[in-house]
Amino acid sequence: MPHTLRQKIADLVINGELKPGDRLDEHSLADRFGVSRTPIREAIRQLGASGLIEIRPRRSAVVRSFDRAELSEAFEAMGEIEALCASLAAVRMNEAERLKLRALMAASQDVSLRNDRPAALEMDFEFHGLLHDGARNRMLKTVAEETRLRITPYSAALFMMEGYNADLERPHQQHAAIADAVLAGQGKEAARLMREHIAQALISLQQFFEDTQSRSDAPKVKGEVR
Amino acid sequence: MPHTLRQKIADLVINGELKPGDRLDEHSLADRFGVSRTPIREAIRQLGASGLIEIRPRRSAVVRSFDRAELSEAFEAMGEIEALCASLAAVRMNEAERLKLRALMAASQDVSLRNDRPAALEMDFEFHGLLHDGARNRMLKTVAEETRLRITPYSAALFMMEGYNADLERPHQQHAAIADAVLAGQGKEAARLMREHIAQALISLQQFFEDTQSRSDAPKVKGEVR
DNA sequence: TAAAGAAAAATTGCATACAGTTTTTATGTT
DNA sequence: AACATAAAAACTGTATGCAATTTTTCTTTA
Repeated sequence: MPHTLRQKIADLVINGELKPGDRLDEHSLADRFGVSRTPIREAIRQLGASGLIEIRPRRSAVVRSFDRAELSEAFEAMGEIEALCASLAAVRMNEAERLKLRALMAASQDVSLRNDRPAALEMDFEFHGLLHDGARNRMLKTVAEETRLRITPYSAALFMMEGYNADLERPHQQHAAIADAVLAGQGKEAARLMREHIAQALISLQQFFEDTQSRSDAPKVKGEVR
Repeated sequence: MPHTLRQKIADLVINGELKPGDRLDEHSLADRFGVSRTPIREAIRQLGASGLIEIRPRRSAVVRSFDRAELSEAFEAMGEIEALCASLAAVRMNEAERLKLRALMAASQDVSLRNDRPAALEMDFEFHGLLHDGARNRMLKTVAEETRLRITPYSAALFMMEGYNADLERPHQQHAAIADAVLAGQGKEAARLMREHIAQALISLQQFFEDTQSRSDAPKVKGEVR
């Protein structure tokens, strides 16, 4: 998989080097990746269309930021989309995929006990990816992944911030319950648990931002949550 | 609303001048819109990211085409997304929006009786747009509109082809039933009717393609349905 | 010291040019 | 006439340059 320029720039956002509100300077990016501004601009436009960054005429593109209301709307939408994936996956996943899911849950338990946050983030990604594939619907998979991509900076924060989401146990248990329902072919129940899981994630995130923002010393990092 | 280049090119697809599988020649488009290739390329990349067209390295971009399976997956996904919009709109629309919906349904009945297909296509667009707004969720609205955009060439065909979807009465009646449920605040029922409505649309579309493709004289227009 | 305005620097938007591929047309062979 | 091959044309990918706009810095004034 030869990392495209588009992916390289997206990675800057995904790994947190660029945060919501940060500007994307075409010249710096061009220097950094050893190309001219032309392909950089094309990549930025693509990321703009996928909603990861915001394009403003005549002004630098910035990493997209969500205010409180938008964040809660995004999570509501994502909750429903992921719930749909889960309910379809419960009925449509094949044996190989079910085996993979079981293996992932075992590995994930291990990781959550060791409190390995980067690994947990990775497994969260894989867990949802398995359900996106298991739903056997390419359009739905595209939609689900785009939605996740858009809120990437926020969901990553959720996993990485020590103290919030104090241990990784609860999200892991939620995943485990969802996996059980999926493997048992109980679509309705899987969907219900998924909605709950995503709703919980939003609450943790809101909690986190409330705490970090109310500290008046914090220099109100631009773009965090407006 | 100063039509952007991106919108101008999208319009070529939406109004049917460019069909699925057709190539987008950068030079011709540049000449046509009186600009250089640079902004054309940027617009094409954006449309590629939104999924209306397909970008192939070193080869011309083409209007995206769906095979049978992809089309049915797209409609399944769209059905669920639209159903979600409808069920939320039933609970969240305000009085002004409900009035607009009632007005639209009256106008739509008129149009369907006169068998005015272009107008019916327009009203279909507005009907779903009202529900997207009524759901009070910007992320969901974005997702719903992107999904609709992707299958635009196919849903437009559905409305325009005489003989198929023989009269406009049935889709109008379906819209009316959905609107009634929404206005009565019955989200579950609105969702159910919406799913049915979209499923019907897929069936009509498949019917249409089956008939047009089985005629062996038809030169197998590239990109229609593979 | 703070605010307002002007000058300088930085940055985006777009046209153009050219190298490298792909596509089309022309040519030759069985 | 059909197929394979070669030459020509067309097209995409990217670098570069310049005009227009935005952002930053510097200067002036209250």
